[in-house]
Amino acid sequence: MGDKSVQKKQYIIDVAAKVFAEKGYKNVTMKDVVDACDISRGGLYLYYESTTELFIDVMKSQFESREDFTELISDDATAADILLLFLQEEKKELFRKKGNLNRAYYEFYFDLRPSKGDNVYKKEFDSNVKMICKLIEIGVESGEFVCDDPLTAALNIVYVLEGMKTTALTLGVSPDSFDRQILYILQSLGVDA
Amino acid sequence: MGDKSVQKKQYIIDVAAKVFAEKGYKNVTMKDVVDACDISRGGLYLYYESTTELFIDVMKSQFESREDFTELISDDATAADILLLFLQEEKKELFRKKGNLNRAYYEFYFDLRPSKGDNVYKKEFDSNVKMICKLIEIGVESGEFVCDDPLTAALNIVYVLEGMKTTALTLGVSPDSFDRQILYILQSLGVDA
Amino acid sequence: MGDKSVQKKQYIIDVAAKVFAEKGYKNVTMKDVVDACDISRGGLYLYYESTTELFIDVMKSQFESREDFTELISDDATAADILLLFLQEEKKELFRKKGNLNRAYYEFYFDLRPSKGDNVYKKEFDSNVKMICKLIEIGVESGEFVCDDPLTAALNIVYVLEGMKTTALTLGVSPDSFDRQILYILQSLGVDA
Amino acid sequence: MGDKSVQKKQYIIDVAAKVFAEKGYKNVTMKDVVDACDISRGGLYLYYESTTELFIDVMKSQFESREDFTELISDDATAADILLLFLQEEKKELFRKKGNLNRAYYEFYFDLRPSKGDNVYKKEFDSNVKMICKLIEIGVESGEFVCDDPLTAALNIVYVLEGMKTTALTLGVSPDSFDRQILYILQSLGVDA
DNA sequence: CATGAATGAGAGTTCATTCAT
DNA sequence: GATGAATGAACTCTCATTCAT
Repeated sequence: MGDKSVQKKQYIIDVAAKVFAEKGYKNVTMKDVVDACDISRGGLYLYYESTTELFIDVMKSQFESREDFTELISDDATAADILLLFLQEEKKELFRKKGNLNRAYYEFYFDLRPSKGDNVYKKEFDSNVKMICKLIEIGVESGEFVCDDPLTAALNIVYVLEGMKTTALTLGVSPDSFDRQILYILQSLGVDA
Repeated sequence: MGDKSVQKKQYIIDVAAKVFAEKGYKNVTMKDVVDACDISRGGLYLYYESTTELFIDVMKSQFESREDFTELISDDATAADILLLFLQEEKKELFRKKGNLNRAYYEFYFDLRPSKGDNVYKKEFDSNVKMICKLIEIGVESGEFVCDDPLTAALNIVYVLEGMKTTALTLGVSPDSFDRQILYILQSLGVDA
Repeated sequence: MGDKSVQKKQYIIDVAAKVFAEKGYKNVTMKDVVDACDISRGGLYLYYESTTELFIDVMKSQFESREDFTELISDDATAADILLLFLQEEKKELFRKKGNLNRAYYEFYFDLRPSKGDNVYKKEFDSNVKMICKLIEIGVESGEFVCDDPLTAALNIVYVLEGMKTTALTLGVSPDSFDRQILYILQSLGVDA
Repeated sequence: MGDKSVQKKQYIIDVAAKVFAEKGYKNVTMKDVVDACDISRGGLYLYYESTTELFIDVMKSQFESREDFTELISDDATAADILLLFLQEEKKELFRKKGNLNRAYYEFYFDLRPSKGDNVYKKEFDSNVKMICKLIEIGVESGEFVCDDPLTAALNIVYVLEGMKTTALTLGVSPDSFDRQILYILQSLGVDA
């Protein structure tokens, strides 16, 4: 597959991302993608056999562009600062215009749990947990945080975020409510806010 | 619609619940239900026009059979006891054999957010928040719990539960992990555990 | 079939007439009639096996109530007077509120041409032709009309009426236009108008 | 849609015309057309969404091939000659083997009266009226015809033709009877025949 | 007689997928 | 590589018609 093909593949991925953001995973047909990309039916099949295959590449493309918060750990910023930064980043993602891919992610993994090889979502999840866990450990050491079980606390934070993500998709969540949860999380770690 | 029809309707609801538990919401076709119920194509349409309509009744039927924990509040049980009971009930629900309807719930509300009249899921969600909030207030009063903002704390608990539900559907959650979250929640409320 | 049944049958015919007037013949299903009559599905089948059978009775019922213009021929009225009366009656029928059954008649006979025994429409058609023919003959004799071939003239009048009926159903016909045709018809018969 | 598709579309139109001629408009299903064309179920939907859409194209195709009688007006032919020619053309059309599309036209417009944009039938109707009207005016000027109100006379002729068309579909009309009407029409215009 | 639940045939429609060009 | 016409499987939905009560 030459350079031109790589470019076309990326083009398809980018357009498909918008389609999935708008309609979720299960509602998207190959036809939808064909129409959105303005290519031929057969043309899409040269690159992707199914929406599943295509969505996996969309996810990879998305997660590649995520910031690594571990790198921000330094003398300039406290653990609490970075945690706050991370949570605010998540907030921004959740409320960003034009929809995010959350719905599509959920629908995809609901369908596919006994999963194909590389579970991108799991990587992201685990890496977040690990990163937060590390932050908490650092915070505990520096006296910012109080926490017996950093791993459970980290998981707790990730679960809260997951919970807000899904609730945002079903019943709706307000930015204020999100802020109050951030505060509550920090307080639970012993931060005076 | 006579008595017999009411029975048949309930029969359909019960069979459909199993189908939805197994396949989620979006994957279920009227034909699936027809086959599972062993009735005729047209027969199902006498009772339900669409899987949407049918699923709404399945949800109603499910939520009707839920226990009301508010009623358990009494002199015999402390707030912490009841909260623990509630959380363990949720755990049981999450890990129950043959699958629960969680996946179907999510898929349904992802599709339908700007929702029709009576949002059963919202009712359940709100009633849980309210109940937990009340428990926390009682616990604070009795000195069991320490909490500035019971409503946010209650929401936090519900979000954690939601997060574990969805994660159970995507990446999996172990009973042990669930238990550790219960502990963490109680600790965050100032309970020595 | 007892008195009660006869009444019920007539009730069905009357209600069905309205349904056919509204929707034509081909668009009406047994279900439509059942719904309009507010009787049971099986109930209707006790009286009628099909919309065809039912429509035949509706037609009979309609034509029974038509006036016989031949009877009006007398010393009091000239042939031209009676012909005018007849044409005005047809006009009234065509423009009557709530729709007439014309559309249904056409759709019915289009479907059924190689016809079942008793063709009610043919009877009506022929009887009109005969009646008009007779009127013209009388008019010719009395000097009111000039006409070589009364039968062809009578047929011509009936065709014009048919043409206006169908055109009313497709493109629309105005009452004024109908009036001008009446005039033209009379002029063609040599009447100064 | 390439050249090949245009050919196929025309093929479908031609086959469908036969089907509509045979069964009328309301009795034709997409499946009937599919079977007659010997293409796949989905194949037809590539070109037409419904029998309605298809029938509209069939009509357009039919009317495109109609002769324009106005062009025949010249020194060589008298108005009466051309009118006669037109009426005989109509006769040929009515009695042509394998059925014409009249029944389908009527059924179509009965269903659709408050009509979509371009009413092909109305165009044909109006153009016929206009053409005949012009012929009569020319005939009156040349002394062939006697007529006070050419427009009404033209409409009269068109109504008679419509009447015979529908009657042909319901009760039947003989060629002789048609001829007698032609004569009557010409006599009404003052032609000695 | 009357009811209305139940059946099943059949039409409509959409898409994943293939394949000749 | 790329196109887009074509296929056929699968689903939705509606009714005429039957039949136990």
